[in-house]
Amino acid sequence: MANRFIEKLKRLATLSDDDVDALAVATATPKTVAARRDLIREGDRPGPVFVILEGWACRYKILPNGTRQVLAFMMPGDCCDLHIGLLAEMDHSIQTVTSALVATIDRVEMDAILDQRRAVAKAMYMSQLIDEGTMRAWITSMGRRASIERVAHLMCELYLRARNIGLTSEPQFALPLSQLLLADALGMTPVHLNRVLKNLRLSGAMTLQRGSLLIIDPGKLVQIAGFDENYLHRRLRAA
Amino acid sequence: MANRFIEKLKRLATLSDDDVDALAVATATPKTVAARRDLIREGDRPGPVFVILEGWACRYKILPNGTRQVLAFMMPGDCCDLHIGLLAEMDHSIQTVTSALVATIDRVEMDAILDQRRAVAKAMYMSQLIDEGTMRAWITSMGRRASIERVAHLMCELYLRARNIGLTSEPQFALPLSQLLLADALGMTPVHLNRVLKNLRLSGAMTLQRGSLLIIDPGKLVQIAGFDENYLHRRLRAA
DNA sequence: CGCTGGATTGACTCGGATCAAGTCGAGTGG
DNA sequence: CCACTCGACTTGATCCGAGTCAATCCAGCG
Repeated sequence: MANRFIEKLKRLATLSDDDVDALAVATATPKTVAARRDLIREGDRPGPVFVILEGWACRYKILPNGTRQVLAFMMPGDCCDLHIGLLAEMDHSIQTVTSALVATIDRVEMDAILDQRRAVAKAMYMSQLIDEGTMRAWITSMGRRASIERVAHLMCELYLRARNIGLTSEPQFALPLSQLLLADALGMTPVHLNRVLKNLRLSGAMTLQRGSLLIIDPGKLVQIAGFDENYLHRRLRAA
Repeated sequence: MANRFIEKLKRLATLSDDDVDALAVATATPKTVAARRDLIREGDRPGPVFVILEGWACRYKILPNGTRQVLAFMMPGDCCDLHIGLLAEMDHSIQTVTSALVATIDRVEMDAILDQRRAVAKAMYMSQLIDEGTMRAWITSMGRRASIERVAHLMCELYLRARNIGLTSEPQFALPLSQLLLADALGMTPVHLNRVLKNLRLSGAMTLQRGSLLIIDPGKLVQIAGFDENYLHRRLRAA
């Protein structure tokens, strides 16, 4: 199977064969990690950059009162901050959601790649900018969108991201996220999320069942969400 | 007056005299911008990197229904994304809050600095990582903190950031943010924010009046907020 | 087959939004 | 110097979306 990280970067910049080779070498020895394993925890000293090649992961924080906030979902091809090694300690944790194939790129190798391979560096920086845009979209959702809008918005985002990387081309795709996890990402209770999902099902926009998202009426879902995909930056800047 | 951008970067990495000179040249011709002026709008093609030398600004998004979500506050020394020029269009807007002194660094010059001045690049990347950590803290606040906790948390953050850059050393400092602006940042209504501020005043933790934040009982404020400053990454990584 | 963890539903409560009046303070101009 | 205005702040009354608590329900599985 193709390396999803490389595929993703190729979509963001024109990479030479050498660039691709270098990336292939850097991610040549990924490890399989079981579901629900922390890759790194808040407070840990950052180590290598993590790259998710297969499976799902999430960033999260635990609050003093024990509640959890999921900060981002990582799907195949996603990686964590490039310069993470500059910081003294992590301000959040990263955990696998499903079992996953995870490559690591140590700091020295990462710096060398960013230094010597301009096209790769460009693609990686774009990827990071898109992740930041996604965080801003999440802040906006949490702050100003009603719960049904928030849920619809996240589903639009996940669907588009999955489609971008070729995880699906159907209106249906595998979304192995429990309602509990989604609730922690959306800042609501699992009970309420369940009711919202029911509403979305009844409205004929989408259904999320048994780990599979089926978008029935894309127009309606987008309209409910007030979704504008510009923050995913799929249109690239002309050269 | 010292250049607050340079001062900030010096706190994040050891800069040579040459580095400082280069930064001074890059920010040598700042412009004064009146309060409430957009520096750039969502949908615009990104231009140069903005650096706030004096005054306050904010990032924000406007939703389809007309409401506004403030995404971040920028204070003296802060700048926007280094690689912003890679994207085709902005996913948010940036506006001055007060009248401000704003320098711009064009893309070519920025790339040259990042390329040739490793220490400066390091400091800038750290600064960007801290901004990302701040976004994650905001997501966490919006998702999982009650309104009084959220307000207290933001006040802790702004106070610490202001203190970091020497805007204040007193428990009191100038915070020229209207309740309306703060409400848009905190994802609540101005009416409710007003009541929360009253509660905080009555509880003896802090008062925010006439553009000035006075922290009366720091311990109590931190306790209300459940504030953990680790995300501001003030402890730097040992070399 | 019973166990277990997620999903679902109902009843009730409450935090924060909404709607609607003021109040206060800094300018502005007569 | 005072009336006028305008924007920001404050307060009260009421409503509703989402949380809480507590039962099930259900599918996968040892």
